[in-house]
Amino acid sequence: MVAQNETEKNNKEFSDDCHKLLSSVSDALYAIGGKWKLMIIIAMARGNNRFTELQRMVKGISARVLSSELKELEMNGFIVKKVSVGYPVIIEYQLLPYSETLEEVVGALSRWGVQHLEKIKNDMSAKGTPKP
Amino acid sequence: MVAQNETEKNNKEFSDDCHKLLSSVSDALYAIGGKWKLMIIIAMARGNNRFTELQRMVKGISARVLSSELKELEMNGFIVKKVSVGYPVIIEYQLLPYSETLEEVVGALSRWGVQHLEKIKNDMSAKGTPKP
DNA sequence: TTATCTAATAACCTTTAAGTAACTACTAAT
DNA sequence: ATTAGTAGTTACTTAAAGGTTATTAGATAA
Repeated sequence: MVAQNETEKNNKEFSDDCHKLLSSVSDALYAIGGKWKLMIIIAMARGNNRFTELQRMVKGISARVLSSELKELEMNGFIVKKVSVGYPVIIEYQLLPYSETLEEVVGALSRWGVQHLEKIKNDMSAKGTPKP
Repeated sequence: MVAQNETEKNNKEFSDDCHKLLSSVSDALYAIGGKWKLMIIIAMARGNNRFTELQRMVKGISARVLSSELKELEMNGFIVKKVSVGYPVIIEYQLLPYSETLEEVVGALSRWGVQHLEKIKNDMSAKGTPKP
């Protein structure tokens, strides 16, 4: 009975742990999930601060989507829009310090992406090479 | 002129770098992006191996979506489906070693998720407290 | 016997994400 | 005067993701 109770207690703790992990990952995905947000932040961290630069760097994004993603990123405190009222009017987006907190996530994702591409290549050449 | 060329060269290298980073992150998001894939892998890593267990643990997922995500995860080499033909028939999904390569990504995302929730709470209490 | 559990699948529907194309308004160059 | 670039917005459309309900088929419990 004691052993059984211990087991149940451990199971419960284990599943509480799991719930916590799941909800924190889900929170993260809610804020930075989707196809474009991280990509835009990456491009901005590499010095692309203007609308057209971003559109050129982030391949496949349309003006409409870029515009709405920039708005969301601004609302969530990752970037600011700066309008220099001089002449000509220059509109720049700038990363706020908060976006630096994403470095670890971006690093992990890009390392995994590189290794995943390698794996896929290997899988394909293994399958694509018929035995002699 | 030399200085100008140097600058251009540096810019080009910088933007090549950026393209590499963007494409590796995009590869990663293609494989493990979306609302559910990481969540299912997390739940399985914590000992949830059966369909109904997963449905209970991963809150909000429907049977239809769970079923199709499991198929995709199997196709991409993250999990296997094991059918024990005995009695009663028990169907279990198991993580393959490849899914362990995601540990760093999951860790980074969950840490970021935790700190992001904290930040949102702080932001809200700062706004929600009118000055006396 | 009726109801419930497991592990799905199919048909159908809604929501969200994203793409396309056209347009504005201003500047700058040809 | 025309063309092109910048920074978008609006309206329309399509594609992808996800939800709901019903059904299967065997087992188990009340």
